[in-house]
Order: sequence, then structure tokens, then C-alpha cells
Amino acid sequence: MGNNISRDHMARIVPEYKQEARNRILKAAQEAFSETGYDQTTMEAIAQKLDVSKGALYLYFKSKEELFAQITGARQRALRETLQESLKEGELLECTQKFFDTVMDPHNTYNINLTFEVISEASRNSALRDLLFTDYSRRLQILAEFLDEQKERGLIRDDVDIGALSLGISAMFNGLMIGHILGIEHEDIERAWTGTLGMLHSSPVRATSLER
Amino acid sequence: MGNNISRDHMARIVPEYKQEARNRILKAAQEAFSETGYDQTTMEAIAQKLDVSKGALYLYFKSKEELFAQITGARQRALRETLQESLKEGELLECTQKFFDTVMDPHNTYNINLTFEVISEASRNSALRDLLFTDYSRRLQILAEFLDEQKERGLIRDDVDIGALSLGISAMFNGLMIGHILGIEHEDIERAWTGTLGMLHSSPVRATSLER
Amino acid sequence: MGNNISRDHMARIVPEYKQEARNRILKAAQEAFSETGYDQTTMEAIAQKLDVSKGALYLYFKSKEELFAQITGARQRALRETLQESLKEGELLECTQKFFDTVMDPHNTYNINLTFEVISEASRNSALRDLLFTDYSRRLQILAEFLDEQKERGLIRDDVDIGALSLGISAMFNGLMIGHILGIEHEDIERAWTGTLGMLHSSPVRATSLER
Amino acid sequence: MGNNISRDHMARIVPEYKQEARNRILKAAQEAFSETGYDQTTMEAIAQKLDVSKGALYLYFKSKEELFAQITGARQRALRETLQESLKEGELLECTQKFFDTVMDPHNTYNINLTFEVISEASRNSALRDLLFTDYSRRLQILAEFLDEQKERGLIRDDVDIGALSLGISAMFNGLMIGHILGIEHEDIERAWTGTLGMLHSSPVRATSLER
DNA sequence: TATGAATGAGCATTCATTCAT
DNA sequence: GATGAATGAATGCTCATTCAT
Repeated sequence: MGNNISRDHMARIVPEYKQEARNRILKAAQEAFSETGYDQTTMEAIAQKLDVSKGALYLYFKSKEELFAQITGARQRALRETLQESLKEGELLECTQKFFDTVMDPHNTYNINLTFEVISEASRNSALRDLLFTDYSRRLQILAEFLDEQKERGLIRDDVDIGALSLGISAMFNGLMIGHILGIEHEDIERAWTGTLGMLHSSPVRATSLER
Repeated sequence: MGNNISRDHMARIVPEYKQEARNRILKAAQEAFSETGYDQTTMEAIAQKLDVSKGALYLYFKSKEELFAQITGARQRALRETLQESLKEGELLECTQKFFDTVMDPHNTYNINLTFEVISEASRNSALRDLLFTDYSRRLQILAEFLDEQKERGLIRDDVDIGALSLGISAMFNGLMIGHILGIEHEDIERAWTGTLGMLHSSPVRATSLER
Repeated sequence: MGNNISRDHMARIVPEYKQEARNRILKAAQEAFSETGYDQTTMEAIAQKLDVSKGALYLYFKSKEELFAQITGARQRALRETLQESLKEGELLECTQKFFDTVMDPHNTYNINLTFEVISEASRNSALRDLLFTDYSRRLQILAEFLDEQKERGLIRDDVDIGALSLGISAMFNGLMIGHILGIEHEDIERAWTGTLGMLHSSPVRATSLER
Repeated sequence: MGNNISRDHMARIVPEYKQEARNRILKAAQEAFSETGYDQTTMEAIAQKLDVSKGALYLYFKSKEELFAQITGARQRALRETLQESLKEGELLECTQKFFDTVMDPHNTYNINLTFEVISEASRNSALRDLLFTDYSRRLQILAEFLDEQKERGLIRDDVDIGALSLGISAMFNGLMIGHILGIEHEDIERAWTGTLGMLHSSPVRATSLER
């Protein structure tokens, strides 16, 4: 009788305890939400995953809604960091491939299924929508800066509209995640990703060859 | 007291009556689901949209779940038809633009919001997932055939992997719908769509010109 | 399976059915509230008294709070009517005695215990307080008019402040109800009521006798 | 970290400490109960008023119920003392006026609102009811003795039933407290109190003096 | 065919109380 | 003595579904 949320991991009195407990809940809740969806996931189910009472969850989050919001926020941050990390150096194909692999990696915390739960919810919840919009814009900005640099280095044709291209690329990525959820083979998705990006990428090369 | 589902539109005894009533329900339900999401939409709300009793809905559909499934099926069919219609003749950019405009048209029955509700649900419901997968594959097939034809007509480079390209294009389309939901301006989305497709498209043209 | 709230009393389709059902719920709820208090009374308990499901209650009242408010309103109306009825004709002692007996009558719908539940609640709920204040004022008005008439008929001394007297009398009545709840014998309460009122009443008589 | 209940007021080891702590809790709890009612007041809220942990309350009172019972007991004692103090010397009107003013004084610890919370509870809890009955009887006794004395001094007519009168007077007082809660103006209440008592009081005096 | 009253299982949230530290 | 994390039982309310009429 009397488990505690971060069982045997940390003494209940140390200050880190609360943060650790919150994180455990966030993780379990993300898992649960991605398995059964926001509405169908009960607080009871989340508590059971942690072998803890329902009441305990409310010591850390004041409602199911807040729990979900926190998860969404964390996911957005994680996604942005992954993107920044991936685009640190290298060429377009290589970098996007890195991003792609990291996000698609099933061991990753970032759970793709949940993405559509969130988007679905955003289509009716303007606060959430605004949050996602802001984050999405920021990611587009990061990608656009990267592409600009590539352009300067002559790896992308001069006449390319970087704004359009970054939105196009990010859209394709999101779209492939849908394909992934629907059961498209990983190998097909990867081929589409590199193949299509390759087409985009190769054009300037050809163009360059023209200059000869 | 007591409207009936196809109020004065058709005699209740003729066989078409039943179909007509079903369609009215499907339409109201799709609207309701896209406004409030599957779980948050009550049968009561759907019934109220039709000015009909809750019980009446169960005369035509055996459960909320079946109602949703039927809607999904109808949406898939509609989407396929739109695609076929759009690709009937013309060139890539022109055809995809037509498709894009038709689907994005807010007057269209096909409600984009609902798409993510469905995908979200599919991520946990394998029967639904299989249904969507089949339909998605069929659409990819249609697109691939179209692209093949373009290739034969020399409008696409010989070395392009059509399977990858069709998946890439369709993914981009889906991804742009996400952007749309999140509030990206319609004009930006259109620019990304035509811009990126243009890049794909133009390369072979350049390549072709080289061969001369 | 499938009781209905006004079991065998009325067909479910007739329009009076709903009113009848509401009344039954109001009655059961009033009983329950007076037995266990507002907070401690569960909707479940009320439903059980009626041998009905909890959900059924919500077909007639949108919340526990509304149910309580309706009961309070009905009680206020009943009390006013009793007062008006009692003061229709006769002299002070006789009339107030009639009022007293009617309200104290345990067979009466008006449940005294509940009164203090309501007052207690009113001490923190200004909307309820305002409602009670309005009703109380109205009753005071009715009593004052009665006393005025008595005064004109010479049954009450000329120099008596009718406003003060009516508030004093009504307060005494309310105070005796408290005594009743605490277990003071009915006979003692009655003696206090008539005895004290008698003192008030007799004064003018004596005064009158002075005029001889 | 960790205030203790009688913060710096007293060393924790001395025996008085415990009593001091109890009193602080009783005071805070009475305040809380009168603000939000017994059921709606949480132990958490009481603890917060004292800037103390919930658990601490249980070191001094074994349950919420006991806490409430102790408060009730203290209130009864205080009320009796006030009554005795007020009736020590002087005439009826003067004495009762003193009592009235003391109890109604908002700076008084004795919180009127709570009275009805207690009565309400008593209507369903026989142990509490018995307690209140005993105390009430004792107060009636004190008042009766006072009135008897007044009678002997010829200030009250010989034929007055002192038992009835004391109950009547005390009831009127209680009833006026209800009026006070409902928002009757203080001045009206006072007028009713002195006015009605004045009638009781003056009549026999007049009558008596006449008969001589 | 259509109604709408009724059901009953379910769920988020609250809170008095306990107890390891 | 004091804390505060954790419990677990409760409770108001909802809603898909059924069924008598």
C-alpha cells in the first residue's frame, strides 16, 4: 500500500522528486493518449500505467486538459530541437534524412500517432490551433534559413522561392507521416522522401551543368 | 410534433425514401463530427440538426460507430472521384491544381477537418486503418498512372521513380491540408503547392532541352 | 426493467405526464434534502427513492442545484399561500394560531427542517438570499396589512409600530421553529406562541378598559 | 520550511502549546465553516488559513466532524456566558438590548451565519440536537430566572406565564437573526426587538399601576 | 416509421484521512 | 510535532442505446 509515482527512483523529499514525478506522468499519459486517443483515454488508465491512484495525477496536473496541453507543448519543443539539431550542418538531402530518421524512429519519445490527435483537436480548439501555428511557423523559419544558406552556397537554384519550398518540404514530411500511420511501408516512404527531395535538389545540379 | 427525416420531400413508403433519409443523416452527421469531433459529438446533436428524435437515427444506422464508418466510406469515394475527374486530361501542374482547388473549396462536401479526425481514429483502429490504406493505395495508383502517362509523353524525366513521386506528391498535398487547418494562409499554401510541383516538373524540361 | 417516474399513474404520452413526473421528483428530493441536507444528499439517493435511474432526474432538472432552487421556490410560494389563507378573516390570535398549526403540521408538505438548510445556504449564496429576502418581505407586508386592519378595528393600540410588530411576530414564529427542531415540546411552543401573542394582544384591551 | 501552528508564540514543548494550537485551529475552522458551510469547507482550506499542512490538523482533532463538534460546543458556552453577563443587572429592555448588541456585534467571535449551519445539521444529527437542546434549555432557564425576578419586583404582571414568555422572547431573538441573515436592515431589526419587547413590558406595568 | 422517456455504465474530479519521512 | 504525497471512495453528470407507445 502506498506506491509513489517515482517508485524507488528518488526520495520523496528531494526537490527533484516532483519534477521526476511529473515527467513520469507525462510519459505515461502520452503513451496512453496515443494508444486510445484523448477522449477515450481515462485518467484511470493513465494512473494504472503508473500503478498509482487517480487522485495522484491531480497532485501534478489540475485536469486532463492541462495534462494534454503540457504534453503537446513538450512535443512541440522536442520537435523543434530535433529539427535544429538535424539542420546544424551538411547538405539538404543528408540533413532532412537525419531529421526524418530521428522523428520516425519508434524508440523516439515523439509519438507520431499523437500528432493527428493533436491536429484533430486543433481543428476545433483555437487556443491549441494558435499554439501549433506558432510552433509550425517557427519550424518553417528554421527550415527556410537552412535553405537560404544552401541557396547561397549554390546548392539550390537562384530562382527558387524559399518560402514556398520550405512549406512544401515540411508538408511532404507531414504527409508522409500520415502514410506511415496508414500502413505504407517504411521503405516506400523513405524512397518517396529522398526521391522527391532528390528531384528538387538535382535540378540545380543539372542547371549548373548547363553553365558549362 | 414529429417531423420525419425527409420531411415532405418524399412519401415514406417508396423505397427511395430510406436512401434519402440515410443521406440526410450522413450529411448532418458529417457536419456535426467535423464541428465537434467524433467523441464530443452526441447522437442528440446530430438528431437536433435534423429536427428529429435520437431514436430515429437508430432506424438507419445501428450505432454511432457505423454512422462514422459510413461517412468515412463516402468521403473516400468522393475523394477518389474528384481525383479521377481532375486527372482526366491536361498536364501535371494544371491537373493537380484542379484537384487542389476542388478539395480545398469550402463549399465542398468533403470536409477537411474531418480528415484528421479519421486519421487519428485510424491510428488505433485497424479495421478503419485497413480501409483507409486500401483507398489511399488506390488513389496513389491513379496518380501513378497519370504520371506514367506524362512520362511517356516526355513531360517527366525518364529516370524518375514514379512510385516515389506519386507518394511524395500526395503526401505534400496531405501535409498542406494540415497547414491549412493550422491557419497557414491559403495563398501561401497555393504557392507552396504550385511552386514545389513546378520545381519537380521543370527539371525534366530543362533536362530535355539539354538533349537537343 | 424500465420503471418510469410516474409509474402506473399516467400514460407517458399525455402532456400532464411531464409535470406529474417533475412533481414526484420534487417531492422525493425535498424529502431527501430534509433528511440528509443538501450536500450530503446524492442524486443517486433521490433516484433510489423513486426507484428510477439517476439519469432520469436529469431529464427533468438540469442539475442538483436547479432541483434545489425549484424546491425552494415552491416552498416559498406555499408558505405565502398558507399565510394569506390563514389571515383571511378573524382576529389576531385565532389567525396566527391557524397559520402556526398549518405550518407545524407534520403531514404538511412544507418541511420545517429544510428551512434551515435553505437559510444556511442563503448565508453564503447571495442569489438565494435575495430570493428569500423578497419572499420574506412580501410575507411581512401581508402580515402588516392584516395588523393594520386590526388596528383600525381598535383591536390593537393606536401607538403600536405595525412594521416593528409584524417583524417581531414573524421572527418569533421562525424562532419557535428552531425550538421545535431542537426538541422543545410542541405544547411548550404553542404556549409560548399564544402566550406571548396574547400579551401583545391583551394590552389594548386593558387600555380600552381604561377608557371607561 | 514548515511553519508550526503557534508560530513563535510559544515553545513547542510546554503543555500550553497544545491548547494554544487547538484554539488557533478552532478559530480558523469556525471562520472557514461560516464562510463556506460545513460540507463545502475542506480541511485543506482550514489548513491554508493557518499556513499549515493538512496533516497537522489531525494531530489536534481526529476528524472534521470532531472539529465541528468542538466549535459548536465552544459557541454554546460563549453564548451562555454572554447571556449571563447581560442579565446580571438592570431591567428587561435594557438587559436584552445588551445581549442583542453583543451577539449581533460583527466583531464578536460568535458568528451568526454558523448558527444555522449548526441547526441545519442538528435537524438530522440527534447527538448534536441533544447537545443544542441541553444548552438551549439552560439559556431558557437563565432567562426565566431573570424574568421571575422582574416579576417579583413587580415589573411584570403577576399572571404572566414566565416559561412561555422566556421561550417567546428567545424565539424572537433567534428569528431576528434569521432576518438579519436574509438582509433585513439592522435598524428595522432593532426596532422590532425593542418595539415588541416594549409592548410586552409596558402593558402590565401600565395595567398594574392603574389598578392600584 | 418515429418518438422520447428511461437506462446504466462510465468518467473527471474532489477530499477526508493516512503515513512514511 | 509537522509535512505533504498518496489513497480510494464518492459523486455529479453524460450519453449511446433501447423500447413501449
